[in-house]
Amino acid sequence: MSIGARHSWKDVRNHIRGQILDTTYRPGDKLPRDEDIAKELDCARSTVHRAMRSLAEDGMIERRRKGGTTVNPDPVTRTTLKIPITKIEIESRGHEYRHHLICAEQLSATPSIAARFGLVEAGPLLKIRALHLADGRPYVFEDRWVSLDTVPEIQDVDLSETSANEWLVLNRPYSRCDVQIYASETGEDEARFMDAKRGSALLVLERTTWIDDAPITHVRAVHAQGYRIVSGG
Amino acid sequence: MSIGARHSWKDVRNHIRGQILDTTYRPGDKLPRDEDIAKELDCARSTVHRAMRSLAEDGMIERRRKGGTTVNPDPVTRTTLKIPITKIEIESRGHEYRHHLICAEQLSATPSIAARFGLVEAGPLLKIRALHLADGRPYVFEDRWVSLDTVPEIQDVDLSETSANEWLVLNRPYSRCDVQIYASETGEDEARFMDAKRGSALLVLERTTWIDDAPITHVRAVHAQGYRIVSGG
DNA sequence: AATAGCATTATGTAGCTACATAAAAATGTC
DNA sequence: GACATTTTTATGTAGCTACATAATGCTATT
Repeated sequence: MSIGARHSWKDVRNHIRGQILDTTYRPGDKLPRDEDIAKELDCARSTVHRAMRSLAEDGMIERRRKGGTTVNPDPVTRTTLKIPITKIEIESRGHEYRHHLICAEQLSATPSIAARFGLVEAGPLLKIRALHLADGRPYVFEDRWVSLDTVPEIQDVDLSETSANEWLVLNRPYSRCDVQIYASETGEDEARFMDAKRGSALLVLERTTWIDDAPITHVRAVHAQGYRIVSGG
Repeated sequence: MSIGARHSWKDVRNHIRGQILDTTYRPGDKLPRDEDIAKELDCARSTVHRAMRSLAEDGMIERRRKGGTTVNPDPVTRTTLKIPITKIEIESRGHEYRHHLICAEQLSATPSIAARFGLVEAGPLLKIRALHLADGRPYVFEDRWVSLDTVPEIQDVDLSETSANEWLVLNRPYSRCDVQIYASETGEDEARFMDAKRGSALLVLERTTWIDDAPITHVRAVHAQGYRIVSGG
């Protein structure tokens, strides 16, 4: 099935993607080794490799050393969400940003937070509650725990001036980030802080970040009514 | 600032990421050309290129031919969401899947749907309402429009047997997917179909997909109470 | 038959050359 | 000075070699 001059890795990717979509290879099937595909399409193995890596990133195939390449048995839609710093998000929408620190206190970890961090026992934590305001109206209410073992410097930050959100994103790289998204009815706290009537539906975004295996922070960010996460892929 | 034996592209990536995070390079700044970085770190340009591509995919830097590499002026957290086929999601949680077609009828496009598709006027559409059940309980209620210009074959599919969700994901590749996520109070329809009490908070996922510039489908998927999107990245 | 160790092998990475491409910068023309 | 054209240049891709790494599966040993 040699196609003559087939050069670009994108062509190779499209060719293989086409074969998966037209069921030449079905979910769970094993693809030929890169080298054989390269020979068949008359290109270098590195070109096939580049194409394969792209397909793997899209979740269409799975690759394992020695194990070879298989078509992902459960096709999924992958989309990348961009989670901006709240301050920048608000300002880019043309609103005036303000930030209000509700409380910040040092506590020892509860079992539930330790579990979120994947640890049996977590060290001392800074618990922060804060409100982000857009043109003076509540925009996001955040409930945050920061690991003081991993990020001791945050104790020197004036959190009423710079939000923990902003400081952490700018100063603490993470190697892993877990996200959960769900809808929540307005509870007592949210009703109080967010000016929302009880019972209305709010979008909640929970994030936990680690650097290597050390936990950095866990946030529960409750967004104002009508908030939408938008991802253009 | 030569570091001796610095080999892996991951090391190079971490090194540059570190420089961005410790404000050696600030948002908006221009990084040196790949070749100079390679010389400085004593590695090949291809290794720097590999590292740079990874950072660009993470959204940390922006690269332009001839323009060079700049640190992204607005740092964002990127995370990839996996949206599975509902049937597979339910079955992988150990529940029995069932699907119930509520209605499927051919309609002409409303202005709002045409706008979603990015068109002035969309062609004929198939409007589908369906319910996905897990162990007999409502799991997702979907409200879908399918472009019959782009996907005429769907008219021959028995949608009470195979859900449009499943058929489309398996048979229609897309080149672009927009996603919106928000929380919604239970409305009249949802209360009826989802067995949810009015006023409770439900998570809604809206997806629009295109192949090239041709619209495929737009869905509004209302998820049962307590549903969470989970992304482990 | 179970297990530990070793050989095999498919993908992953590092390094190199050469050329393609896009966009900025410099140059020429009116 | 304004605009079109050419040059320059930084990133992008294709191809090659060599070696690294991780699984698999075979083999020897108990």
